[in-house]
Amino acid sequence: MEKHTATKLFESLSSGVRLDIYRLLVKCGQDGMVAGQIAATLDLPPNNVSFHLKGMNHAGLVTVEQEGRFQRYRANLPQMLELIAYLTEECCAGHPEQCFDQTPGACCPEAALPPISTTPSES
Amino acid sequence: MEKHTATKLFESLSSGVRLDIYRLLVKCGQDGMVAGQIAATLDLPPNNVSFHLKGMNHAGLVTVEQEGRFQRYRANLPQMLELIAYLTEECCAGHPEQCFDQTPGACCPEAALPPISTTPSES
DNA sequence: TCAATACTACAAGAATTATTGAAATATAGT
DNA sequence: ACTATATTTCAATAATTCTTGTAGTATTGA
Repeated sequence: MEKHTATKLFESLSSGVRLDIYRLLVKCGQDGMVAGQIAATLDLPPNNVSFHLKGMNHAGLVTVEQEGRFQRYRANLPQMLELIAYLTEECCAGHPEQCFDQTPGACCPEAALPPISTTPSES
Repeated sequence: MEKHTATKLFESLSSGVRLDIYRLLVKCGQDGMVAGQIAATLDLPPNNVSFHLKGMNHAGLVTVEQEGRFQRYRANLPQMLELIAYLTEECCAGHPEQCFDQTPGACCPEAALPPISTTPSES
């Protein structure tokens, strides 16, 4: 996953409104919900919900499918799993459990070095 | 986890700079990194990194520990696990695997109902 | 005490984002 | 074709965020 994709996904979840929408869709799983139903459930103006859904869809956080005059939205769960994997893919070479060990250097031997040699000082 | 906590965490990851910082810290696990080392590694102005680290720490995404005149930052992995759990805690009653089933109504029986009865129309 | 280093705090600017209301588009049923 | 419903688009304002430069605080070592 590219960094830009990840930041867009996180940005989509950084608003209370969008987080509510997403969790509602996660709750509904493959059933999804249509836009008006989402707005009614969360007691929000439909145009505001539409605004956020558009952004979430663009980010890849949700998918949309037309059903007549309804737009059915679903949480994009596979994308979320990829996002989580991206977040931890370099974590202890793919074994994030080790990160909870207290052993220094277990995950990142380079970082166990003293925190020096960071000032090139070209003068 | 409260919604506000979750949105703050996601907001912390919605910037390319902060995402880079976090992934770097995840990579280093319990070893962590000191602020200056983070700035040097990512080739960013130290005050900008400090600005973002402060926000990330306030959000609970990272922890900080003083080491003499160094500030050592670490990714708050347990918090991230809680965040992921929060995102999926209502997903199919705690069994998100089911969300990938194509069976309608398996996760959210209520949503399988027709998308009507959303317009109270008080006139 | 003095100087150097590591980091943080503050202020100012541009840039982005959120919310609302009104209008527009598209589908369904008559 | 006409009306009602479902959703989106547009415009405008308010609010927030990002970045940089400068100054300040705290620790280390001579």
